[in-house]
Amino acid sequence: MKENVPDVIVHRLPMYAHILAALKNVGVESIGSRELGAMLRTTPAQVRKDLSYFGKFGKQGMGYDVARLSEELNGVLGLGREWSVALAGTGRLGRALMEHKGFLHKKIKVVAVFDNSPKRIGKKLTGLMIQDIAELEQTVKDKGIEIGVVAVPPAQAQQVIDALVRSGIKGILNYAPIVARVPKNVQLRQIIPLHSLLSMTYYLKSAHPDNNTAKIES
Amino acid sequence: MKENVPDVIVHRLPMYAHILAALKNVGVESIGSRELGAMLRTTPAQVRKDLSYFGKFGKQGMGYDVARLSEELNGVLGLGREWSVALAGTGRLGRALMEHKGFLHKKIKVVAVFDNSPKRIGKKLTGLMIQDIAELEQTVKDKGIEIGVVAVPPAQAQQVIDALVRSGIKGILNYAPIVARVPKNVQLRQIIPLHSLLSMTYYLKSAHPDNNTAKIES
DNA sequence: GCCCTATTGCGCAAAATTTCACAAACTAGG
DNA sequence: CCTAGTTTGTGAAATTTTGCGCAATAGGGC
Repeated sequence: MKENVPDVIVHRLPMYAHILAALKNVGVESIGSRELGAMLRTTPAQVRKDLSYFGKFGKQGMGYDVARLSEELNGVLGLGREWSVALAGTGRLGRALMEHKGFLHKKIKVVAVFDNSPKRIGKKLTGLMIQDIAELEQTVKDKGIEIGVVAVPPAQAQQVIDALVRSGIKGILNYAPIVARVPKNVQLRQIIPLHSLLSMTYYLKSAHPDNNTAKIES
Repeated sequence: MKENVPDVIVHRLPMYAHILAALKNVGVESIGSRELGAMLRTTPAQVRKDLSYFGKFGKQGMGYDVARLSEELNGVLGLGREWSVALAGTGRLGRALMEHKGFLHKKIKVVAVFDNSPKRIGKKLTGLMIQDIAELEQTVKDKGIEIGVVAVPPAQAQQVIDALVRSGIKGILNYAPIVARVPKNVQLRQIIPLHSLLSMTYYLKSAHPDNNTAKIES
């Protein structure tokens, strides 16, 4: 509904959509901002404020219709249509991604995979023929692929990203631990688990040993 | 050296440390907040403010000594000592993690791996014997392991996380796309690449050639 | 030793984000 | 139809985070 939705909110949307899809699957029909907030470890106020950027989905006294809200959010996230993806790199990581269910989504289809190793080119990976990475630029253009996933070694990552950019890609999900350069009009997301680990050790370093009563908070 | 460092800043630290290590490796001796900011896609002011939380590392007129700052940040991040890690799940994802260089770090060692599949238990993975996941709790306690990495299917993830928590783990890196429950005194980090993709499609859906900003995240 | 230039560290202002709190709106029950 | 009991959507306040601007200070040239 509103324009200029803050980035923080956009980054929270997939979580909302995710939870709502799960609730829908288990047959929950309606949910309030309080319960939704509890599931997402946030406050009811934030849930309502976040959702209000995109419309008025709730009913006073009743909460939100799960199926409806799930649909709406999918729409907001661009899942009203399919997105085609190119994967660069079919090493351990690339293969794990292709075969990992959590990575896939009905609306997000990997339609081409590339590698530079002669050992792998020509082989098949989950039904797709692995192409020479030299063909990446042309194939992405020809097929109108909009998203690139980079799972190549760090040393080659920027080069592959440059090729994707030249081919007119709109978004890149990069698993290589480098600070990639892309033009302003290309969306970039970095996946660097090591950074998550290090932000943990920061806190663990100085955490005083609580009496570790292994209690689950509610 | 201030207390109560905001979380946002802690989450940016690994990026600083990462870049500085890279600069040190290629022999750069000194760097200014402007250049460092440019590399990290942020402003000189933010670089200086961020670093100032932990001490006065720069010299007016000269910038920062790369080797010194790199060391200091490593210390801040808790890399002054080793951390031992337990991996749960040795499917595609778990094996990819173990064999993926980017995931490893001199100071972060995986010392035990677990799975529930009889096919895998007893086999070796990068030199470690895969143990029955039933032994997880005891082994983590015995070895004093502080960090757990969860790479099991979503349906089993919470259960494994509960076991880790009972064993007194301090931090969990979770790859399963669920909203995990942990006590407040356990650090939790979620790695859900699909969410990064969906926050991309949000912007791509309505992409004006101009209104997008590249985002860096970890 | 002193001046000139560059760049930090930091107080303060601005902007962004979260939280509060309440009128409006909806259902259920009689 | 009316009342009681909820819960939303949203201005406004509070808090957090970012950015500005400049005094302070380090090094180099002379």
